[in-house]
Amino acid sequence: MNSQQTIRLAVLDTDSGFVTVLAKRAEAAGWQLRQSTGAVPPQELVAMKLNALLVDPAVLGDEAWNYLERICAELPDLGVIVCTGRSTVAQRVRGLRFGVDDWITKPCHPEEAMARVEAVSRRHRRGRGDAEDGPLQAGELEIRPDQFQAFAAAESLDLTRREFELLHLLASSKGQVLERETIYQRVWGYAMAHGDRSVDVFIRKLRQKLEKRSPSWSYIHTHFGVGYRFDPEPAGIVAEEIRPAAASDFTDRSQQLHDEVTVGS
Amino acid sequence: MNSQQTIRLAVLDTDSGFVTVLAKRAEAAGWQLRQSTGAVPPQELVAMKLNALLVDPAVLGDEAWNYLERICAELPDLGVIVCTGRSTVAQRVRGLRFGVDDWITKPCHPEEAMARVEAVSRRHRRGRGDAEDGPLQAGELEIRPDQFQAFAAAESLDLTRREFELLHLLASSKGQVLERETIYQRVWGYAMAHGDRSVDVFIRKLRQKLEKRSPSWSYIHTHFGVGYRFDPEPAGIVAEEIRPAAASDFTDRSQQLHDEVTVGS
DNA sequence: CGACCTGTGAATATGGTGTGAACGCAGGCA
DNA sequence: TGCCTGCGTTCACACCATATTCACAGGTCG
Repeated sequence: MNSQQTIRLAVLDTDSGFVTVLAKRAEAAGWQLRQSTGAVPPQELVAMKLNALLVDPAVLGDEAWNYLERICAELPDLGVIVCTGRSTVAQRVRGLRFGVDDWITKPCHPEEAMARVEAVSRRHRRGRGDAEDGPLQAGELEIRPDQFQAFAAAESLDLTRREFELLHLLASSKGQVLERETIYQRVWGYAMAHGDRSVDVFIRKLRQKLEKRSPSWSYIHTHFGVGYRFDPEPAGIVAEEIRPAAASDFTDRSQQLHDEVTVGS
Repeated sequence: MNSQQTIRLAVLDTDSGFVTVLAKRAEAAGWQLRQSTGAVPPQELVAMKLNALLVDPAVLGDEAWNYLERICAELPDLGVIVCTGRSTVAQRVRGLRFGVDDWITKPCHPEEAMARVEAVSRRHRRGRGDAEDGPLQAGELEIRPDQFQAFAAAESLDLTRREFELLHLLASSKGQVLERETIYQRVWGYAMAHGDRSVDVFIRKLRQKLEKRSPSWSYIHTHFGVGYRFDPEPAGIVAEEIRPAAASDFTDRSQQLHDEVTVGS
């Protein structure tokens, strides 16, 4: 199994003895380790592409609870392990409830701390990973994760990285409606701010590029009030199949076209 | 989001005091709980569709390590929490390394045990794409939460999000009468204002769309002065059974239909 | 029969989505 | 260094799907 994959861990702690011992062992195990002795803004944590965060709330001061809760809410894919001296059952329960993944009590053996980090990362990885990326085929498209590109008729769509990752995500859940929040979470790596339209904008760019290289297919379908669904469909078919010869039907043509693409959610 | 989904947990322990306390709290929290005082074959665990397994290795005897390792290897989607009296660091590390998700030391507060089970389940669930609940089948209908849609004879009903959620709620309490206030509360997320007719209007829209795609069934029944009940019934039965061949009977057809559907409170 | 509840269609309000363009940031290049 | 370019983000506006409200007709109950 892939449990031996390297782990990227950040440690927020001032207990230099504990940290240096941990660092030594982590290095021996081939982990990537970052250290800090104070709160790190969520954005930076994102940039580090961490698997897990090991934090002693003592270094966070008064804002400890707020900070932890914020991290857990904004970075649901980050494993959070609290490692603290004394704590009450109520505190631990509260933390675990709002998103902390494990809560270790000091003094603790560094080996156990590492094992718990590993357990959290494993559990965490099992979910999103698994879908090892081979090339995907869909309609006229070929999506090649090894190139970060998609092709139609051997021509590249010239996708940017974000565009590619969005397309890749959608295509690997073919037929399933993905909510905007989910999409944002998985592609951008952190929680979507209320009112953010980035997903919509990228969907539009994707549609443009898809249309340009593969005009006779429609790939991305809008589910009003929900999100988007990837499902390659040859164009043209729609008018025949969804609107089967209703003589009395003189509704506006553009309306029909929209129906074919926008599916009430 | 849906972190409050019910958790299905199995407990393998002989400490009846601990287990009964836990059971009480679990029930209060709406969890599904199974208990056993000995090893349970992996196959049965699968059949229980568990989120997590809480186990004291003491009940497993000599085979404890083998059993645990086997469970972790064969059911990687099952959260495994060990809860034991005394243990060495080496034991904990070994367990956590080969797949145990958390290791609690007794005596422990049942609330903390539950919080840890919750944390493990949450982490575990996040991966599987939010673990939507499975498709529902009712009459000619198929209700698919992953698509936010219902289908009859492979044709979409074109439900909007609200319509879908209303139908989903009703269908998942099949046979039960739901009061308007309850419905509103669950679908809209807040309390219904006095005199609000939204539920009625949406029921009508649902009935229309159901009728359109599945005319020979009636699904939603009115309970006067109370609310609505979802119960798929083949139509036509009524005409034959309730109104058996009365030649003189020319009462309005819609009236008959309503009779069949409206049940006095 | 009268009070109240529900069904129904239409009008209106709300809010989600498509779209073009402007902005800001970073990396490449002269 | 300063310009240029590509990319991601944000904004404003138009358009339309959906949600809510309203008025009235019909049905139900005591």
